[in-house]
Amino acid sequence: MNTDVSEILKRNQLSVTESRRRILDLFKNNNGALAHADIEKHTGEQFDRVTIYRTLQTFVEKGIVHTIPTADNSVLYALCKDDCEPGHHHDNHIHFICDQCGTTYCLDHLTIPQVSLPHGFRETRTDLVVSGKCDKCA
Amino acid sequence: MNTDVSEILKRNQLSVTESRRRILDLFKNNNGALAHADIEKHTGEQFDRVTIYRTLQTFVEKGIVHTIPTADNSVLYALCKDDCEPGHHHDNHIHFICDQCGTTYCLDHLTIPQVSLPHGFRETRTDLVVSGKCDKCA
DNA sequence: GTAACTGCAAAATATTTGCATCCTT
DNA sequence: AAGGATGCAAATATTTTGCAGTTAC
Repeated sequence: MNTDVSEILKRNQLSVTESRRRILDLFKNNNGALAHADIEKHTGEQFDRVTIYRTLQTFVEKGIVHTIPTADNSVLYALCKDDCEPGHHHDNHIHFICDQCGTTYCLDHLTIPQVSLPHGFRETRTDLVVSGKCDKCA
Repeated sequence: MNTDVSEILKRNQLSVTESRRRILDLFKNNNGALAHADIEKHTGEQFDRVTIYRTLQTFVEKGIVHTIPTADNSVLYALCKDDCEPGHHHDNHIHFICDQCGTTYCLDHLTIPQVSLPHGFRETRTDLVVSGKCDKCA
């Protein structure tokens, strides 16, 4: 599992450091999204706040994780699917955010329907975020 | 036009003050979304930053404007359609954000397709945000 | 006149940057 | 050994809160 995580880092030309392994592990063991604060908490404040910012930013740049736009404009991160590349994300799945427990689900199996835009508009990215109550909270 | 705006405020049990009229006017004359900074700029720094925060918050609570989740997690606000009520928004239209010029369009005529969620999940709000280049920038 | 709204000051949060030190390769 | 990554300090930026003065009704 750690190997797994290290692989991902190496594949992206990133040196394998503890913070990166730990944070990436978190995402792996969490089929959902994490906020900066979640990461701080789950790593037991082991890493500097700044390190987490920089790690997340690096991961986003490399296409390892992506941000999720939320209705309350908090910043969430989630693991990318395999077909993401640096600078080019393909996370066309739907995100579900539970208003009650705050958990964010990546609904990988649901794909975002094609949107027919007005003439002249070119799409590069589409986000579909559903809010409500999840099965545990409903 | 000002009457128009005042009407909306009265209908929502808000006293008609200059800041509220000016800010609501901005939205009326701008079929797009505005960020906090846009409002500051367009009102010529006439109003305190805090007043703008509070005005926007009030508008959101009353269902006059709604926030738009964006891929870069900046905070955007746009006018609600008529069928919005306090605490219950129905802005099921698609938003388009131009990466180039930064303009946000409310594509009112396009409605968000129904999403069939996993068993037990209940939807209360859905946001569909498309990013790319608008017709002017493409 | 009273309740609601605004502006100012300041606190609380969140994010970014510079730099010296430490770790990975 | 060299380059990159981290931690700390501090600079910025963003948002919230308290309170006194002002305005709308």
